[in-house]
Amino acid sequence: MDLIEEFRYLVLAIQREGNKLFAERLRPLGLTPSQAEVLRVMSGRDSMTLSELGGLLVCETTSSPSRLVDRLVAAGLVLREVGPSRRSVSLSLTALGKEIELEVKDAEEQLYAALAPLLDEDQLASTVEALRQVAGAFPAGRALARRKAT
Amino acid sequence: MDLIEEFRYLVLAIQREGNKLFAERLRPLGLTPSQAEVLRVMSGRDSMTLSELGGLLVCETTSSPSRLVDRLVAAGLVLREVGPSRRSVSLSLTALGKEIELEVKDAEEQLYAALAPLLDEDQLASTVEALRQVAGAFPAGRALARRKAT
DNA sequence: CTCTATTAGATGACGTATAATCTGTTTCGT
DNA sequence: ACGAAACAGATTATACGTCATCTAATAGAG
Repeated sequence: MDLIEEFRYLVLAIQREGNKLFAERLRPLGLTPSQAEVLRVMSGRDSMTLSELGGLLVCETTSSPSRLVDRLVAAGLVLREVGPSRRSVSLSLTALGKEIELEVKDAEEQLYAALAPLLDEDQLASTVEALRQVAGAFPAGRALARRKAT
Repeated sequence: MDLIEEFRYLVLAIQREGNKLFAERLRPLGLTPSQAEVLRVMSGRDSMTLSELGGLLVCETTSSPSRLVDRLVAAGLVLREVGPSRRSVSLSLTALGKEIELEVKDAEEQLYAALAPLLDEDQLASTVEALRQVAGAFPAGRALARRKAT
């Protein structure tokens, strides 16, 4: 098996298993990992449009994340209002949304605490560096860079 | 942003974008990346049960991949027969399935050729080593190890 | 041999991912 | 001001992934 083929499958395996671990920790909150990403991205910003949000998400990279947001609105975590220009939408976290976001942050930290022992610091640093190089070639990677910038 | 948090999102971004690239190349074949993985795993084995197949897949880690296989059967790429013990299923590639598998292999190689320039050899080797360590802690990673063994 | 526990696989339900198409708004060239 | 193109978002359709539950078959304990 080719090294780069193995790379691809390792990335897939780690993504899946990490997601599963995270989903378990989120279950008590009634949230999925994608929904959690939305809350985390929205925290600390007072309002944004659907396409701004889309530009910062790594999950759901196509078009606008309408449906993802729909469920958060239905759950009372996000407020959706017509924006200044009537064709755009203004999204913000509700009070409940802000509370839950803190618990999401907590669940994330638990996940990271579970993953951290698997790599020593040097390995992690050089691996992240390499992955950044790969991701930088693609839109989703740039979404991540945008997120770090703000 | 934490290094390990960035690690998680990089893995997600790379998985998504790699999948998208692969999906584009598979579209002319009428296959999805998951279906392609099934064909690749089945090639070179004359027959296997659903749960054996499940144990070698990195996508679809839960239960048995009945539905994934359903579509391949419907497309005439996989033959599904009742196995020796009537409750088990024997799966094998049809002649058409074997042909298409070759084209899948080709599409994969094109994908790898597109990804290869993004990392130099040393980086790739040490990154794969690190990812192996992480994946080894989980079932999906072990599926991969099983696959390399055979 | 019988009954129970395990097992292989199928199925229903839910929420993503993704592409494609549609609708209504704004913007801009003329 | 008018009409076309660009744009924000919604919607439809298909195929995953995941969990939970169901059915039927086999293996084992007694």
